[in-house]
Amino acid sequence: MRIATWNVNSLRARLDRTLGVLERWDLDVLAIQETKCRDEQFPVGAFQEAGYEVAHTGLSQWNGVAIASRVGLEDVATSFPGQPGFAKVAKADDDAAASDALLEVEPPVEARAIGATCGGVRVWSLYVPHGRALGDQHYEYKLTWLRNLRDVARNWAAEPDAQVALLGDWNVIPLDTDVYDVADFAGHTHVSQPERDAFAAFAEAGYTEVTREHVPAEHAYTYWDYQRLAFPKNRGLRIDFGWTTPAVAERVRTVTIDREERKGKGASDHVPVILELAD
DNA sequence: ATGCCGCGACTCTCGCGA
Repeated sequence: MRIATWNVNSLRARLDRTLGVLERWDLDVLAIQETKCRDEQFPVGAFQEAGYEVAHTGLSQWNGVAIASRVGLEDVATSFPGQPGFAKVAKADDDAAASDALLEVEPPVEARAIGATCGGVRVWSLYVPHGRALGDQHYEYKLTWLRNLRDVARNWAAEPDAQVALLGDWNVIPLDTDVYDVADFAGHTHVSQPERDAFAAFAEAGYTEVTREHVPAEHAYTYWDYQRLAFPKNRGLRIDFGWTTPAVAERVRTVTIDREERKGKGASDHVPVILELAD
């Protein structure tokens, strides 16, 4: 079985490239992030014509995650238990906005996680919050989001033979060698110790990050910014990963970062990461 | 060539992203 994860940065703008990736890699399952569309805008028909079932959650032009599968798509969950929501909290000196915020009991849960059972594997497509800036409300949201996911993922891994794969855009740079120049990120998100700790905590929950296990090379990037010729200069980041339970990890034969997909007109800023699993 | 940011929308500018 071949499973991949890819942040497409707008599915509608990259539908042809997405269908091309499915065909080129002969994928059984694709976990998609940043579809940037609502459910009713999702091009379901194009996936069906290609032989895939699809599950999607998208609430607005932001976020949006999906799973496409040709090996079954069962027990779809459009969020994980305990997934926190996000809404900017108004400053105390803004009376009108502050009273509005008080009326909002629970901030809305964003479309950043979808799970489905595909060919016996519980697959999650995850788009971890960016964080925006150290100390920002969004940064605290990011840490809570990761902690809550880790807590529930520990339960999913309780059965010794549980087959769970947490795939996606983690928005964390775990190692200094996962970025072209870590000094450029000093004081910014993605490299802070709390973020790195929150990422590494999945190991304590019984998971293995299989993409590094199979692609241990330094500076093996999965993302290059659109700006400042980042790709031609190979100034990238490694932020797309797959944490799996042992029963999945032992099945992984190869992992490939599809660097070619970043080339040419109309590329996403992320590239697919493909996992080949033994039957 | 891999080339100077791209996408979506309450579009003619802004929010968001890493």
